Amino acid sequence: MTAEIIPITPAPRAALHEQVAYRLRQMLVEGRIPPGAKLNERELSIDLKVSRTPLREAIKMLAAEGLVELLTNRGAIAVELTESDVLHTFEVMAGLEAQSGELAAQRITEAELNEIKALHFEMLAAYTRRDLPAYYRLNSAIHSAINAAARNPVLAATYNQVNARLHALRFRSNQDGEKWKNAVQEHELMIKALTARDAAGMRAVLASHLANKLDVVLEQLRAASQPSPSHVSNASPIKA
Amino acid sequence: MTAEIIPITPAPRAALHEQVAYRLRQMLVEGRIPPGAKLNERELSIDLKVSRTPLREAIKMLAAEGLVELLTNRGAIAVELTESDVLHTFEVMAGLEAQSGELAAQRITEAELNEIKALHFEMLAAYTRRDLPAYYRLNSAIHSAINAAARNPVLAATYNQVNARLHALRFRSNQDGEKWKNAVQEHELMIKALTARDAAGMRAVLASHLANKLDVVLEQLRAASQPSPSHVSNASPIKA
DNA sequence: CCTATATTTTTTGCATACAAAATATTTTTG
DNA sequence: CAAAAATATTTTGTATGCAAAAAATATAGG
Repeated sequence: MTAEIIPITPAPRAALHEQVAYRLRQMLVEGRIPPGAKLNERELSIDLKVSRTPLREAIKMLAAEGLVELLTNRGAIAVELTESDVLHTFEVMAGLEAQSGELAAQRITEAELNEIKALHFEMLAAYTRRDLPAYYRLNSAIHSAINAAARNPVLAATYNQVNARLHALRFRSNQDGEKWKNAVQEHELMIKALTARDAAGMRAVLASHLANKLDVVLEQLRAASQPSPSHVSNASPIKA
Repeated sequence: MTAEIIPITPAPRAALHEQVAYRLRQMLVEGRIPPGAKLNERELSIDLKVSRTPLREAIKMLAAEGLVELLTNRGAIAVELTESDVLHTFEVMAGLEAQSGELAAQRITEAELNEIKALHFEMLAAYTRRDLPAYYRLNSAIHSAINAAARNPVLAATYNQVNARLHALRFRSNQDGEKWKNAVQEHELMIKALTARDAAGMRAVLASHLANKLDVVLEQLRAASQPSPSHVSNASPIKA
C-alpha cells in the first residue's frame, strides 16, 4: 500500500508555557536577565506576547530547575550564585562529569571517538585563532558527545540541569592565556584516556578539568564583585 | 537592647501552588497516584480544594522535577519508569551517593559520626524486629545524615530530586532475608569507612550498596510486570 | 457484529477578572 | 526638613470563563 497518511504526531507544536520556558531559559542563561533581577510578570507577558498564565507556569518550571528563585508574594528573581554556591555547584558538576567520562570510556564506540577527535581538532583551530565563541561552542559539543557516549539519559539530563545554572557565569568568562592552554592540554588527556578506554583515568582528568574551570570562574566572580584584586588563596577544595 | 519585635518574615505561609506541589509530591512518592495514572485537573482541584490555576503551576513544577510527564493537550501522568529508566537512574544515584560518601568521609565531625552510629544501632534494632517501615525510616535518616556531613547543599538537592523518582518503587519493595542482611552489613562498612575517614573506601561501599539496591528493585519490577519469573541474568552494569 | 464516521461530552490550555499583598507616593506631624 | 502615617498604585496570587483539542458516546454502513 502506498498510504502516506501518518496519523502519529501531525506536528504537535509546543504549548505556550513550554515556548515561554524555553525563551526565558535562554534569556537567563545568556544573562539577558541578569542574576538577581526581578521577573516582572506584566512586563514579560507583554514582551513575550502571552498572558500571565502560561508565563507563570513557565516560571514555576524554571524555579524547579533552579534557574530562578520564588519569593512568596514577591514573584521570582534570577538566581544569584554566591561564591559558596558556585563552589558547591562545581563540586557536583565535577562528580557528574567524572562519572560521565568514566562511563563513556567504558561504552564509547569507535565512530563516536573519532567524532570527538574531529571536534577536538576543530577546537584546536579555534584556540589557535583565539576565537573564544567558537572555542566554547566546540568545547560544549565535546562534552555533549562524551555525555552521549556515556549512554545514560538521566545522567545527561541531570548534568544539563546543574550546568545550566553556571552558564550565565561561564558566558562572560575570559580565560587568560595560561589557563586556556591548560584546558586544551586537559582535553588532549581526555582523548588519550578515551582511546585507551581508561575509565579511572578519564574520571581523574575530568575531575581536575572541572577544578581548573572553577578557578577561572571564581577569579571572574571575585573580579566582578571586588575591584581590588587582592588574590585570596585556597580556591580549590575539589579533590584531584 | 531588649527589643522583641522581629519584623522579618512574620510567618509567610506557603503559597497555594507550593502547598499543592508538596501534597502532590507526597501522593506520587507514596504511590497514591500510581505510575502511569493521569492527573485529572478538575478532580484534583476538587480534592485539594483549590482552583486549577495553582494546581497547574504545581504540576509544572513536578514535571520539571521529573515526577510527572506532560503530554501536550493531554495533561500530565505520573512517571512510569521502564527497566532502562530505573537502571539509568540508579547509575546516577550511585554516582551521587558515592560522591556524597566521599565528601562526608572528608568533612564529617565527631558529633555527626556519633549520631550516625546511633541511628545505625536503631536500624539494627528495627532489622532484628523485622520492622520494615522503621528500617526504611532509619535507613533514609542515615543517608540524609551522610548527605548533611558532605556539606554540599547542591549535591543534597540533586540527590533528593533524583531519589524522589525512585521512592514509589522502593516504597513497596520487600527485601528478601539475604539481601536485607547484606544491606545491613554494607552499612557496617560505611560506619567503618567514615570512622577511618577513608574517602575512597566510602565511595566504593556506597557504589556497591546502590548496585545491590538496584538488584532488589529490578527483581520487584520484573515480578510486578511478569508473573512468570524466568530470571533474566545481566542485572548490574554498575561497576563496583 | 464489527468498523468507520459523526456527534456529544469532557478536558486541557489560555486569557481575563478580581482580591490580597507589597511597593511607591503623598500627606501629615514633630 | 525628616520621619512616620496614610493613601494610591503596582504586582502578585487565585478564581473563573471561554475556545480548542481530545476522549467518549452514539449513529450509520458494510
